[in-house]
Amino acid sequence: MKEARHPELTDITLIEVMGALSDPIRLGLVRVLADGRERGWGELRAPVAKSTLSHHLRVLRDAGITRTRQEGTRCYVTLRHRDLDARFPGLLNAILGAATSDDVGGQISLASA
Amino acid sequence: MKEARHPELTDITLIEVMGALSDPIRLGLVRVLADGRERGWGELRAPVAKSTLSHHLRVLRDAGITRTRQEGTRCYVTLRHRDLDARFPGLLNAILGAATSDDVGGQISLASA
DNA sequence: TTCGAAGTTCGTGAAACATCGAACAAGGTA
DNA sequence: TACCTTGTTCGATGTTTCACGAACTTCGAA
Repeated sequence: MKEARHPELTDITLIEVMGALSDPIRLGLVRVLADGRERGWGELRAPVAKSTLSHHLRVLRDAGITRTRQEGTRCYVTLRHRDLDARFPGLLNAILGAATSDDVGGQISLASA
Repeated sequence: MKEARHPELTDITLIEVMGALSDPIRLGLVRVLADGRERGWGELRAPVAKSTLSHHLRVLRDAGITRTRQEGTRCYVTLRHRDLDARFPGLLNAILGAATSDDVGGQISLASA
């Protein structure tokens, strides 16, 4: 496992963010992370194969939406809420609000830890 | 030219809106329409073929983002700003703000009428 | 050192998408 | 009627995306 690349604040593009958030699974993941708490990779429950989940988390990471921290063989994911707000004020909250009202990605959850 | 289908307010989905707005050309078109004024199809200038522009306008229309009115052989396009606000409060403005600050779709313009 | 767990990467296939030019349909105009 | 303008649709092409299982890499535990 190589350490993942995270774009700088200034390298975050609107198009990439919009593209990343136009998928129900990814939007669901973001909703789960919306409380600001760091979550373990394995805690995330989505109705897709492990490799597919890895793919989606990569798209989010590459878009600058999440940050992945590695600790041993485990990964922990957080939402880059502050960064996104700095880059695109109000955008994330508007999207989260819309996603919540529509329950987009409601199938994504956390392990009943 | 058959009359275009426009989704009802309740049929507008966040995923479709996000998908439609994750393309620079479409986002540029929306920016051009953001002042609320109706624009003629032929007024819209984008660096793509006519058929491609037609395609993009269709995606926007199908997503419920724009409305196309037909008059004889011409079409006129407006942004469904009010509808979108009703459906997803604050979303369109947040996206428009972000798009403007990044000049996304800056290559789209209006004919120097 | 051997094993298992955690994620990533690879190879693949199916579907979606952006793009173009050509053909088309419908309405206006000569 | 014949022609032009306007915009849509069609068919083809190349790219991207999503999805899966299998193989791989790393690290920690036994």
